[in-house]
Amino acid sequence: MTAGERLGLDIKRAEQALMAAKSAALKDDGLTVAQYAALLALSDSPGISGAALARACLVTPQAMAAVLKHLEERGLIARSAHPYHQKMLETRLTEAGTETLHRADERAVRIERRIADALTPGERDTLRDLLARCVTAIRTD
Amino acid sequence: MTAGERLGLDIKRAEQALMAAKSAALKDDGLTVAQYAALLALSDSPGISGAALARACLVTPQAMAAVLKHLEERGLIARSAHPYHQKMLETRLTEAGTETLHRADERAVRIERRIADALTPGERDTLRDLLARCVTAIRTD
DNA sequence: GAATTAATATCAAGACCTTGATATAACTCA
DNA sequence: TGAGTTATATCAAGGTCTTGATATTAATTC
Repeated sequence: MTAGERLGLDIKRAEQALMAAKSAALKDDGLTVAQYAALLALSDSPGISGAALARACLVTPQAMAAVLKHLEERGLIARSAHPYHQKMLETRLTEAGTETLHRADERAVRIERRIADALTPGERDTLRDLLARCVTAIRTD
Repeated sequence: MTAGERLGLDIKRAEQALMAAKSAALKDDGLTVAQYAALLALSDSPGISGAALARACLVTPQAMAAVLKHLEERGLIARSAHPYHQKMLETRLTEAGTETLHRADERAVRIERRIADALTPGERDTLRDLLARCVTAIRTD
């Protein structure tokens, strides 16, 4: 199988370009891509647990714990014990976190906008469909 | 911009599925995806420098240096001074490295095969084209 | 020939991700 | 009620990647 036939390389290249662009865009706000993703998920689900947040961001709970530690140190999130589940920690955006997220999201959306504008609506649907079928194929043993 | 409109998430999801599958496939050979990628590039360009290898794998020279350190410790590659350029280190696969790469590549190709088989030839071309246009759009400031 | 520029290698610090292991709390069900 | 399962949080180790900084060598330019 030649390198040219391996679609994995094309997927990886696209993802790397995306990460590089987002990293650069978020740097001014002092956020990493992982931190931005966590803040974005938190704004959608206030009070979510660390484990659930990890699932939403497709990483392990341990990886998310490290991200949350940094965000808490910077005062962008606040964690408090769940009223009933003593083991659970509820996480919420602080005011500073909400503001930082809005600023960061503006920059991040510009990149998504560039992608969306480069494709027609039909092409966007096609790309999404093809990628979804790739994921299914990859996960099929 | 809603989450559903952001194609970046679809690209990221596909890349994550790919990395997870490849990591699992390579684990039996004791290789990480980064190590496999380095060995594969080395088999294409014997004697290449660390910096050039880093460019081929789309990572920084420092990241590649760490990967090469591990591969050298395991005896899968050998590094030697370039005859003219004293600063350069030529890197080559050892016999063990070649064997390990062949075993690993067999497993990795199975995943690429699954992706290719899930799409028609026309769809593969379409996907590659759409991803390439995304990369161009992402990099356009 | 001398100074500048480019390329290579490497040290260091910071962030993220993984797997593996552990402890505790909550839920389930027999 | 009590045992087993599930969910959560967290510690630890290994690997990768980044940026920033430094030293040395090669190539270029004047």
